[in-house]
Amino acid sequence: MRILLADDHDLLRDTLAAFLQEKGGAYVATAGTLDEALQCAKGEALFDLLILDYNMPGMSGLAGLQKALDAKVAGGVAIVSGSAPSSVAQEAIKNGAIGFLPKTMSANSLLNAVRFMVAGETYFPVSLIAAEAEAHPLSLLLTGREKDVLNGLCRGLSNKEVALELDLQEVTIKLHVRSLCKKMEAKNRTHAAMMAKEQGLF
Amino acid sequence: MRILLADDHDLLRDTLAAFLQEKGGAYVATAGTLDEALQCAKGEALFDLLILDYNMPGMSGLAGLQKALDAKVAGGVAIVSGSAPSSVAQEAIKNGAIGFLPKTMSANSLLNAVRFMVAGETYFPVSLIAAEAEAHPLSLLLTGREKDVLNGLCRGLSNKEVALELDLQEVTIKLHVRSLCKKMEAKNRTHAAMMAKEQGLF
DNA sequence: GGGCAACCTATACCTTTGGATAGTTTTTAT
DNA sequence: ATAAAAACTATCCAAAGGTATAGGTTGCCC
Repeated sequence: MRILLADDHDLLRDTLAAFLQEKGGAYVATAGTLDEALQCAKGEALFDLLILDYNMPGMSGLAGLQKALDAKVAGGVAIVSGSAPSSVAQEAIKNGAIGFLPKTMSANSLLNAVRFMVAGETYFPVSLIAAEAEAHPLSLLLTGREKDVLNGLCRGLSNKEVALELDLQEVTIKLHVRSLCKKMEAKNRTHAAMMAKEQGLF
Repeated sequence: MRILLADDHDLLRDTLAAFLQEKGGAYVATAGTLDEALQCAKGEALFDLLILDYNMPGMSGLAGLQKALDAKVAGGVAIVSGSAPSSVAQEAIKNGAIGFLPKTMSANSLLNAVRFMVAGETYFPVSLIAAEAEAHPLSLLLTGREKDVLNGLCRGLSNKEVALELDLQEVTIKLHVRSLCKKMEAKNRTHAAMMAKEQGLF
């Protein structure tokens, strides 16, 4: 197995690389940024797997994933993240990643997942599928429109601006703000926005 | 060296434990929560060092640190975190921790830091002191009072409530809100609160 | 077709914020 | 000692937000 591991957390990168080498018998190259990873791969033979940290210099969300896929430096690209919501995991798979690795998984599970992916399969953690339902109670609590409005609040927009964006009347936005605040038990728009942010929504 | 490592990220915990064992020749016990760690230490001889993840079930900020210190299960307690602002690191040291380990440090550096702490010294990463200046521009940009007020905004409080809490007049709060919004280039209180949250302040 | 929930609009009223201007006191730095 | 920055208070006005009440449309399930 030839693996290229890119993560800006040196500690995790070093220890994980050592683990994959010793317990997995893999050859592991490492990088601290996306560009460094792509650069490092140039002089090398094709890697079996490229593991990218979702939060890393150069990634800027899933744009970095696309960049890595275009560079064709590995048989497949997997995203690893400790904090990204499951929606990101799904998007990653949709955009061509062959796996998503939450940092909460055990080292042995990860090794198994890596072997699975190197064998040509796509790995998606069951934990995220199960968590999906209750991960963001807000997703279930709020109606579609309310989530649209809440999104606006999270960007600090005024009711008028949200109305313009959604092509609605300002009064309607007020209505939605009120009802979403009630549902979330928030004191006001600011409170609601903070709660949404805390829950990783948007 | 006898080390007790508590982190809910199984992946980091496993790999780091293996690293400290193999490269550092340490005996390492591990736990996934604070309570588990304290429990696990009961049947054991005194540890040289207890490493606690700042974001971990049971920690609830630095309250968990105090709990661990009171339990006297190790010669010293160190906090490890990947995201906590440097203010937390400073508070941790003030509250009795003998070290703060950012997850961005390399595995070898960490091993050195661990040895340093086991030898009875207190470790504080230079990177945080250097980064302090630009890590949270807000910390320098805003005055003390403005940060107090911003804190209130982040909890969704009204000007009146903040005034009550800080024992000031409502007009004064308005003044601070306006000036902090200007400095942060935020459109309004909600926007300012979101920006603060995004930068990990509070 | 009736019932229901989400969604949209409207009117009216009051509260909260935002913004400007002005002045005092305290703290900090040179 | 003096200047500068931070902090607090005050008034005034306009804009935005929060609350209540009422009614209309659409789409869906039974």
